[in-house]
Amino acid sequence: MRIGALAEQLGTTPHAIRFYERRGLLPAPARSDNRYREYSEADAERLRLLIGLRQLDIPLEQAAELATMCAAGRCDEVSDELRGLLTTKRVELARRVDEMRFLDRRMAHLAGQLEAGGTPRTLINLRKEEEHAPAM
Amino acid sequence: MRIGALAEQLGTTPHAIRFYERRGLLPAPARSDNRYREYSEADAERLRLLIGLRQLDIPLEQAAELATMCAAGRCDEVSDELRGLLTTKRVELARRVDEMRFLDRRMAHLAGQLEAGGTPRTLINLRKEEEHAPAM
DNA sequence: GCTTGACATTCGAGCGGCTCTAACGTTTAG
DNA sequence: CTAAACGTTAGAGCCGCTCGAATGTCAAGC
Repeated sequence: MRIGALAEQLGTTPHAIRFYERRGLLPAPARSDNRYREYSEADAERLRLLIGLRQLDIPLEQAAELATMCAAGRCDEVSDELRGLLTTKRVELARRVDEMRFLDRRMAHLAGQLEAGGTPRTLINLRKEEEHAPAM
Repeated sequence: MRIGALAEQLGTTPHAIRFYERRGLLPAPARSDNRYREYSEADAERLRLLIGLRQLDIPLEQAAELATMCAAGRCDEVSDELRGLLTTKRVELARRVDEMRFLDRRMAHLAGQLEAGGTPRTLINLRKEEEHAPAM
């Protein structure tokens, strides 16, 4: 699998993936004769984990460390510090989900105001130029 | 109310608040004789809105624009572009909340492995039958 | 063959949004 | 009166991408 396909599958960009590689978060993948990167399913798996950890706002370096140990089956060697980090981040995540629920209510209110006082009868066209196919 | 108290109330930092002010997102607040910033409830309200919009990942500049119009009661003058932005961001938010739920399962699994002292089970074998949209 | 277009490569610069430091002034509790 | 806790400024630094330029590779169509 090449970088573009991988990026799309994981909802990121080729640039970002190369950036992870440069930073040493991702092992250098195999290359085909044309020097294109060729990603294995294992590579994809690691990147998937990394992205998950990043979504918890775990810094790149520590995400890499965590991913590496666990992939090597050496979870028992993960430092207490890192364990703690994961735990606090998970707690934070839960809090954030709650916050977002609240936020959405406020934004719904705001959006309501916009619609009410807004464009007379011509309702806002939601997908105007933006055409994001979530395929869900 | 001074900057520290405001920051704490809104879960941010004095630095960030001053940064917003420098960038023109926040009007320069009143100053007391000692040149300390004194925030009114209106100031706090605006900042609260701004922070909400930022949590939707709406760029600073556009968040400011939106906040300004709405505060001035000129919601009807908000551009369609901005309306659309708010809407797409709200949709994105909903998606993200779902993603986070899924993410949390994966991270719970990972955390479980860590706690188990490294029982080498395969990473992230969580099925992604995580597709019901629970009410927010 | 040639051309066009989508995809890949490298390197490096640029950017958004904070975050922190330094050097300093003010307020308040003991 | 002193020490801490808070405030002020200007500016540098940082993280995590993001983008651009110059170039290479490959498939499809004329």
